[in-house]
Amino acid sequence: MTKKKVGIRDISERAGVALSTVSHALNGTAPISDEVRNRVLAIAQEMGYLAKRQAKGSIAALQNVMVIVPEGALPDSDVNLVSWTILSALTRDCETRGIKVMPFPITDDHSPADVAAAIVKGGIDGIILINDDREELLAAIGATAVPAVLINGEDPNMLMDSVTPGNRFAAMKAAKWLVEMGHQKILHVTWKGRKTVSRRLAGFVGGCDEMGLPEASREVLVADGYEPHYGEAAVRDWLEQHPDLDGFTAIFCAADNLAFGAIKALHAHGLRVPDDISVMGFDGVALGGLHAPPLTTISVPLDQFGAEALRLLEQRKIMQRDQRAAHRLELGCTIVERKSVSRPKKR
Amino acid sequence: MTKKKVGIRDISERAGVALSTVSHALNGTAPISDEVRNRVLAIAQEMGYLAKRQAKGSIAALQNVMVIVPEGALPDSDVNLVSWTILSALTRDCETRGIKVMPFPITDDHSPADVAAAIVKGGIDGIILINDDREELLAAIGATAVPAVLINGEDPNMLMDSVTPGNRFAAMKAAKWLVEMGHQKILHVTWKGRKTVSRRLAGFVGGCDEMGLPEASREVLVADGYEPHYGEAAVRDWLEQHPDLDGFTAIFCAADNLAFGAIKALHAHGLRVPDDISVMGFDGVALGGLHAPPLTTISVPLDQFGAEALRLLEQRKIMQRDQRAAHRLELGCTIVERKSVSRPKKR
DNA sequence: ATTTGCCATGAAAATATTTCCATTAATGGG
DNA sequence: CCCATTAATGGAAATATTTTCATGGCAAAT
Repeated sequence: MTKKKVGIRDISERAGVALSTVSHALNGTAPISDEVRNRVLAIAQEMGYLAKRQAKGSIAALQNVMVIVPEGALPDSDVNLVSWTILSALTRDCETRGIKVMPFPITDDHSPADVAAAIVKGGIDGIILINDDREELLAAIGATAVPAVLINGEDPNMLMDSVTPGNRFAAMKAAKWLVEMGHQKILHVTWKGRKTVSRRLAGFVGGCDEMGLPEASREVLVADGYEPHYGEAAVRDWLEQHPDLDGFTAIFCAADNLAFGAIKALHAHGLRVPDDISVMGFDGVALGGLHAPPLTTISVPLDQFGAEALRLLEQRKIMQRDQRAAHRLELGCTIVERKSVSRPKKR
Repeated sequence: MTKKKVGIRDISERAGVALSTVSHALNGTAPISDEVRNRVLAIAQEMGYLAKRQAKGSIAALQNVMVIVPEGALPDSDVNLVSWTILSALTRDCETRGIKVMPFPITDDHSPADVAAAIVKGGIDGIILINDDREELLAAIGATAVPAVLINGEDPNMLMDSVTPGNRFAAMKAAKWLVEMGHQKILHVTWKGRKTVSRRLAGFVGGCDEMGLPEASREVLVADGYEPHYGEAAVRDWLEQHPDLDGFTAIFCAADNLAFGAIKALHAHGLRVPDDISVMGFDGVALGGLHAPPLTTISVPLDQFGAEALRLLEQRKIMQRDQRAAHRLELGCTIVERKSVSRPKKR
């Protein structure tokens, strides 16, 4: 732990002004010339003093947070990279801030009431729910009156705060980008079951519409789940119907996992990616860069989710319950260009 | 100004513990019994110490913010209550925090370039954009590299942070609520032009679907604008087609203003609200309570938008630009039951 | 040229907060 | 039953930050 504690004094030295001047500049308690203020502010930010201040603002209102994750997402399972990525960043954040994490891996045979009971019993003062937004569960947790945040899920009743990727806009951006790149017929591979994924579908459709792509030029393929083999199976079946691709030049998958499966199916069919057809993913999970070919995808800032969730939890703790509207935060995603998407070849 | 400055000392006295104990409890720097910590925390929060801490964290990183508002929304115009409400809360927040506000009423003949020029020239360190999300404008502002937040608008490219009502979910909730109340045929009055309003439409449709309301049992009426007289005109026309309401028992308007107009048209047609037909609004503008009948509506926490926007601005100032994903914040809305909606009368 | 007054800054005093022990009480192993 | 250990807390020293007030410079007014 590099715990060099920066203080207002360090800044004053570095900026060549008096201690009090820095204080004045920072708090606006005296007229300070723009020149000096900017210098001080810049240095303060550079030295991380502003961030430290910010951090100190959030006192240890949080002692124990319970993290509820669907069982498959735990580190020892390799299936769900997304949950895993979120979770590991979250635990890191909690550690640095001295917050105790009580994991609660949830299985299908836990009734929401069980969860609620565990919460009340455990001296928990915050709940973070990852990737599980079944309505009864949300209702049960909402009823406990313990501050809670839902990560990567949808709570239509806005009973609690939530943090999700900007699914709709990101998918929209991807669709538009593919069209701009020259793709005229696009297949979207998705699956049913998560509400958040339907937002990606909505974005895809919206983006196509906005670019004037006729309905005949897009197709939505629904896989039976989000694991790679479902994507593989779905695309394999699709290829049987469209052995010559029928003009489709790009596949946009609603998850990296599906994209991996899709590519496998394409390869098995003797097609090259991206030369014969482009494939784009969604999630930006670490593995994508190591894949062959490296996967072009939408990168979701998964590592920021935990921190934002903690912030929301704190805020809610500081404000008394009903003075604060439910917050639903969407984080922007960016396109990561790697090698699995190219302009369509002229035929 | 009641400037009773609460400190850690006041808390210690009130809690009957030592100064240092409070510090330990707050910072987690020593093991403190749950009993004491909770007491301290509760008192700290009650006395507003936590909030003060929080507030101090956000130093005067912001000096001058430019607030860009479409011209019609300025206080001297009485048309757009929503913008006005947001704006007045925002200026109040800025005042208490000693932030200088530079209003920039924007008209149609301002090119985005003009705005950008004004920003660069003015020594502005933050921009708040209210109710105006034209793409060129967003692009121009994004290019200035000055932190900016969009209030009550949509930025599909996520170039900047934004704060909006949870339009989709709120409208969905309203639709479901109306159906649960017994309404079987619902008319939705909206208008085109603002992207955010289409979210309300999407929510309405989604909510109806979820409740199993067949498509024939809902109708969407598009007015030519959001001012009351447009709503009035639209409903008047509609009433000509459906002089006996054809079984419609509720009108859900995408804005309070439209609802006011709708009610006027209904009254003119000799119908009573809510006895003959229920009317629901959206916005929760202050006037609604004084209307005859008092308008049942969806209350948007308009007064919180400004504060959230300022927070986002600060955060962005503290973090260097690209380490932080774009934040899109939706605030939850609540149904305010007044007198313009009732269960449909049996006929 | 002198005065007035204000702006920007710094020195030092006043406050606020954290940190470093010391103390006490409870716990448990021998 | 004693001693070692640890959890909780307080007292006081050490730090950090804010506030008060003095001062030099500079520009406008006299």
